[in-house]
Amino acid sequence: MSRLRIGEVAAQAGVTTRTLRYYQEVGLLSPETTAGGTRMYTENDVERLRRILELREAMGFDLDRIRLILDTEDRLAQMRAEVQRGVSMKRRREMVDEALELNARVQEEVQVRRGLLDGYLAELKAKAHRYREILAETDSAAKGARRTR
Amino acid sequence: MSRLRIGEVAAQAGVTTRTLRYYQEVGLLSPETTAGGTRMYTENDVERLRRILELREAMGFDLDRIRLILDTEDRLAQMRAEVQRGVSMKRRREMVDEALELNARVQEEVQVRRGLLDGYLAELKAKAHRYREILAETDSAAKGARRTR
DNA sequence: TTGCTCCTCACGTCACGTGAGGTGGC
DNA sequence: TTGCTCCTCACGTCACGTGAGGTGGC
Repeated sequence: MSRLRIGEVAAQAGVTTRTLRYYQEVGLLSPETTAGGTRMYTENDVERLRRILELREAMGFDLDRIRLILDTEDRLAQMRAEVQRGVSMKRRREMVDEALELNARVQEEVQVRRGLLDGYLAELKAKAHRYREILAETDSAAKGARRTR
Repeated sequence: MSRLRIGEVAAQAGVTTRTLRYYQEVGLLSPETTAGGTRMYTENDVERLRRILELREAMGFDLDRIRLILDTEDRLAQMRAEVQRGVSMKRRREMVDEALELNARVQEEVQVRRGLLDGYLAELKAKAHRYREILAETDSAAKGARRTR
């Protein structure tokens, strides 16, 4: 029930109001507006934003890709809501299959990214190790061979 | 000794020639050029490009951030080459300390990214699990309670 | 000469950043 | 009325994409 204004949502999410307006412009978010034109965000809007930013920050997807992922899940959720009123079993299987396939593809991409990240982390640690060796050398050279604590 | 032309480097690295020219324009790469104006990339250039792309793809850093990281390490490498001809111990310690500090900050950011990625992966797996449950329901509903294989 | 790759403009695009100038509810 | 937040243009920026039109070595 509690609706938030754009500034509150932006501050909470750590983005600017410009970003929220842009996401609306490209159809990623659809907040309602008051008579005066002020955007009002529901909890659903805020949760959708959280997922958009997760995809953007963790995976670096572009907004078209994010829209595809969210839309696929939205259609599935809508189907589940309508499941009572005759959605054919065949159609239902198709949609879930589609969602599962997209999910599997994205999981693979996440794994690739994890691999890249772990590779880079290993490089960083190797480099830090070498730096500490240089420091040790520098110390012993400065103090002479004896009397190192 | 074997120098590569821009097209060969781009194909090998999986980027366009435009990207390589742009990196030169902003000072991230400095290939030599032949009399005719053709860019020639040494193994060092190619290795530097690999590191640029690693930072970009794994971490999503912008080019200014990437330049800062590469420059810090370049200065350190240059210092090591000059270490014979009187670089003071104090200056040496300062530079290595600086490199170690930057390294530690970047390591922290990598860990944050790993956390984001793992969180998203967990979400994906939970979602896939739910999808498979829906499929199982759909199957048993389609076939009736008995005679499921 | 014909192909292929190279070159330099230079405008286009995506995802916003950043004012300018103005309106609306406590 | 004063503040604060909201609004809509609209131009700027970063990291390239994408032709246009032309040159250079096997």
